[in-house]
Amino acid sequence: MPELPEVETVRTGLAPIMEGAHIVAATINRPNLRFAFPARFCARLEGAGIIALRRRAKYLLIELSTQETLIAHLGMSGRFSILAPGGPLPDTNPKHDHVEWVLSNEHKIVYNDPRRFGFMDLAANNALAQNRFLADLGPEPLGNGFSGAWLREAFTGKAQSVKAALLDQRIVAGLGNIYVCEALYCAGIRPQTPASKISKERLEKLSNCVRKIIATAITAGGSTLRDFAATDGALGYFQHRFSVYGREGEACLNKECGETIVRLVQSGRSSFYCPKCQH
DNA sequence: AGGGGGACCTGTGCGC
DNA sequence: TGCGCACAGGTCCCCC
Repeated sequence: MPELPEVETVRTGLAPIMEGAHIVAATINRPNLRFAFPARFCARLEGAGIIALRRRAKYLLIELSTQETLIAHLGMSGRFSILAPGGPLPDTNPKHDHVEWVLSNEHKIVYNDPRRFGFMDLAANNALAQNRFLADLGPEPLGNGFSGAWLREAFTGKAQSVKAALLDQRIVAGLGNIYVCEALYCAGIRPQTPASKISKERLEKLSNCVRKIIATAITAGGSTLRDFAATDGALGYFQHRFSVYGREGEACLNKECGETIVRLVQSGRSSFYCPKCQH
């Protein structure tokens, strides 16, 4: 489910409820998600004040008053819900509720994750950059470090396909399968193209497309979040129209094109592209 | 050392 | 209706 824009949507949904509150009680309903919870996980959270919610790539970062930061990744199917006192319950299956936090403002935060590909960690604030999940991440797509010039440097000598290279979190942090497909359509580049064989001009265009796609998706998530949260408190899902992702066999959206969107499998994952508009 | 493929999980939707 | 299979928005880790 979550790529960078979805995690950002979750962050903006949780922040007004969580920031400034304390964690009164923390519960885990199993010893692990994808990985084991860190030692004394609940004890280290209980009593902590929540200073700020941030995001790095697809990671949600919750800065605590204890000089530690909680690092959370939603994997493929992770969802956070806000339960207001007397409010509606989330539509997620409660048997996959793995983590629960009761806040000082009487709201409850529940983490639900059927596939358990998500994970959580705790790191000292002054060692956050060295955390094993965060240390090797590349630039944020909307940050200053990401540009056509950066892609050129990162792609030099890469025999890998541009699809695989853009999914590499060390090259650009936060893109997933959907937005890579969308960005490559925007840039008119086929996903199979070896990364090193793309011209400077096209890499400039590609970097602009990545920024545009991500920025647009964040805006869409932010605008529909309130409606969704109002009904059941679950954050992170939103309907977003994609140009190629999931559109195999449908018409290319470029009116003058007339071609049909194709799906191919690259290293076990689906890529969608227009064979006429992308080369 | 870079890169491909398997492993980790459950749920859903489809064809037979 | 039931069964088996393919597939799902991610990441780590092993092996070549």
